[in-house]
Amino acid sequence: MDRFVSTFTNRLDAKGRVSVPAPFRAVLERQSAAASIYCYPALDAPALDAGGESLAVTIDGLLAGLPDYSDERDELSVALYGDVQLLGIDGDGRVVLSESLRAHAGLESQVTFVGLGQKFQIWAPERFEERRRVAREKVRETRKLIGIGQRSKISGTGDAGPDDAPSNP
Amino acid sequence: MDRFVSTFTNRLDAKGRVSVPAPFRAVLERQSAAASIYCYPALDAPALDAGGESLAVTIDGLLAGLPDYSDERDELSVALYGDVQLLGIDGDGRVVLSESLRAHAGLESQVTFVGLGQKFQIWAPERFEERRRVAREKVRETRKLIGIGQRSKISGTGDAGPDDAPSNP
DNA sequence: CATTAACCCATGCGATCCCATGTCCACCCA
DNA sequence: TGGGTGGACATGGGATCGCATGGGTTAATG
Repeated sequence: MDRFVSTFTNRLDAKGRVSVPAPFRAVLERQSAAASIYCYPALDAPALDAGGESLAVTIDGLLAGLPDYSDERDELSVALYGDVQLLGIDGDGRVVLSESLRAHAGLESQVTFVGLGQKFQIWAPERFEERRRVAREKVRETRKLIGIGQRSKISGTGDAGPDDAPSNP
Repeated sequence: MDRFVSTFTNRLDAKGRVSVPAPFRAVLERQSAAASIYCYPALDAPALDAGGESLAVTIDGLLAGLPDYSDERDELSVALYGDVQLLGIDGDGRVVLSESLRAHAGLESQVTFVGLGQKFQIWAPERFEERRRVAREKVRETRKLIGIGQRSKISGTGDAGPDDAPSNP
């Protein structure tokens, strides 16, 4: 599939290296032979946004909508491209997260990769857990509006089961 | 007949593997040659929602309506893509259910596949039985209300009467 | 010369593949 | 009609491969 799906938690070693989940790597490689990752601090969350070629293209597309040499375009360019780092994937499928990136996301010994379709995010596991809770709650609220989950009107057993911890699938 | 229908109960082995019912497999294969299952914890039931390519397309469609880089989109993405796991079907028609998925649905030694048309669900047999029992009862109750005229429990004792009470905690 | 980044190798665990067994059902043939 | 036979499917176990991870060695950098 050409989308980033699912979440994976990997270990960040003493050198600042972390393995990119193999399924994500596969997606990246399909986008471009020289698989590398465009990575930048998320604008409004303690996390990192990341993606491959297609993400860069999307950003280009956003900017293309604005007139050349406009203030908006300049600002947006800086906001989107200014902090981007191009991370190279080594022979073992790992990347090095720079100090500044680690700081923004508050990464310690473990990092969680979260698939978001066209891009993915990198979180500290604890922080992501909170984020996930909020996101799920929001979906429960909006679900009726968009009509996914077509839950029968007959309520289930009522128990929602134990909420899973952030870990590898 | 590209629909998931009927229910099947199969065994979950020590490795976390379970055979996908052959009829379901057939539907999946018709949707995409590389038959794999998109699976995620149901939002309000101790069960797993699952489907094939067409389910993924549905998700894409939902997100396509939202602008790039909007908060709504990010939130939905997390809940929809982040929780989804892509299960590969092996040569023998089996999938591996990860620990987190098993936990959410409370799966032990057996799992029940429940066809729901476009998608299907995976339940622990006892829990599904319970859900089905409640469903039947609700229907019966509704019939009574319609047929006899409301036999309300708003009466003084607050007791539900001779009928066995729904075991919903 | 010290420090950091890129490369290579080793290892253990889990996932994936492959084969073997058992069971049920449809079909065939005497 | 009844016994035999083959196929589809579920299931169990062993073998193998890939992936994540840790450590060490060499090449760039200031």
